[in-house]
Amino acid sequence: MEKQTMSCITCSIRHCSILKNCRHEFLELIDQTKYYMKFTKGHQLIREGSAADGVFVITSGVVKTHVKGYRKRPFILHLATTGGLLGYQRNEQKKHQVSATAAEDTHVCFIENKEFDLILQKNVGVREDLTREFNKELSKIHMRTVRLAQMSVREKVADAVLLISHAYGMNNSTKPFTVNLSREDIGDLIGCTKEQVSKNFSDFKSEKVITASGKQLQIVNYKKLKEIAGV
Amino acid sequence: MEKQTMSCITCSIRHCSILKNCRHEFLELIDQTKYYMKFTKGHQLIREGSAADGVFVITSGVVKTHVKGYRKRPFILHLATTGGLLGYQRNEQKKHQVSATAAEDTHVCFIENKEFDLILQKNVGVREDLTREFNKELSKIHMRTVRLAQMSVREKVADAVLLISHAYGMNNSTKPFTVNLSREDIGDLIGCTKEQVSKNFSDFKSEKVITASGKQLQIVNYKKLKEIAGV
DNA sequence: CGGGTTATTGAGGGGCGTCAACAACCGTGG
DNA sequence: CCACGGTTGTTGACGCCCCTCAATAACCCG
Repeated sequence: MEKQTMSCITCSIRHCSILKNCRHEFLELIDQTKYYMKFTKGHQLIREGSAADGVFVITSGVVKTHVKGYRKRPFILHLATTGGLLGYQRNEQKKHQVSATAAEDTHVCFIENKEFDLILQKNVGVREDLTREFNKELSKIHMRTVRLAQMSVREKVADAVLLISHAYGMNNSTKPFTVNLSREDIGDLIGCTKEQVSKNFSDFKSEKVITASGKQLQIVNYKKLKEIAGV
Repeated sequence: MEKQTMSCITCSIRHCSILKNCRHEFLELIDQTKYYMKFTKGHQLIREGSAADGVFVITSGVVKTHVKGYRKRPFILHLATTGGLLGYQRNEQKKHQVSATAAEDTHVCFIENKEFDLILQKNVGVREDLTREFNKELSKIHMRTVRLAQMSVREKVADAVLLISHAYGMNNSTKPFTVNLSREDIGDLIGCTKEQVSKNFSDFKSEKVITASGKQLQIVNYKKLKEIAGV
């Protein structure tokens, strides 16, 4: 954990983060008080049930947000990435509701509650953006819920591959990319077993939709993959 | 659709609605501008994709919120009830994201955007409550997502029965109550077929957990039902 | 190189979706 | 009042999907 040297004002992700409409003077406040932190993959940023002292803004990397699910089995709710806000979802006792773990090496800025609350109070724009953000997130999780409830495992695996490719910034690129998610992680993303993920990956390979070996994943045929996922 | 005669200030649900922290002067504004409406069961209050002109506060009844899901199959996201807010979830184009249909005869107050936005702007308390509300809703849908993704159909049916009994205000009461939801609706609540709902109801009956005939539903053994649902 | 984790593949069986037949219930009109 | 057609609920047969378990292979780290 170290103080950030770079300024918020010149930060490359400023315009895709929750602070895009933050007034200049408050960005300077954050500059002075924030912590710039690095988490190597596998490290947990947030633990479900712990006290929420502030929020994280992801400047680079991929973070999986997850909860202890049914019969203690983990479930991955979301893959957050550059510009994403973590740790704002809390219960009445100001405890985190959702865990967050770095899926890739990740850089974040940590803003303490005191400053973040002040900004929300004094910046209508940021507040509105946050509400919009909640609205969007609600819609997304709704759609995800429906898909999880209604689709077959094959369809869900295809969906997960698309979700992952999106989180890893491959917009429809057919280039191979490295994913540090185990088959079990992918299963926990859709509520199925690691074996089913493996089997469906094999199927997709023989159908020439993807190639995959080890951590390398490549989507060869987006059109077909989307067809399988019913998108 | 008719003007409300009763005042917001003396409204019985005022303290359990989103307006519990609304300042007096603004309640009077709503009083003058709101519409009091009645919807008989089966009638649709909100249609997914339509323009969002305002919000609804449920004063009595039960409303199912639903979306067109995977391959056009409906999915019921939530059973909203007295005090609930409907229609605030919108996309960038101010279109409703979620449909709402009365599951029972329902009374609502309709507040137009202009007034509701003004209240949000001028009442810190209401704004904070709304954020809290979003937070809570997000948590709830997260938990629901996990359960839908990880549980078996038997478990999900048990869960649905508990969800319904909660929506119908039976807190752990073993009295019979009338539910105007078809078996198919219940299936759409958890993403399974009506036949599976029927079969599991039969199982629960022979296990002496519930009794059900027609629209009448009765939870005989909450403890066992909760065990089945893994709560 | 070896031990531990992770991935792949197969066998087996049960859960659940599909289809179909039938029963029960409903509002309508004779 | 019954008759009736339409909707909804119940139950069973059937077959596939997917979970579980297990064996083997591939990978990764010291």
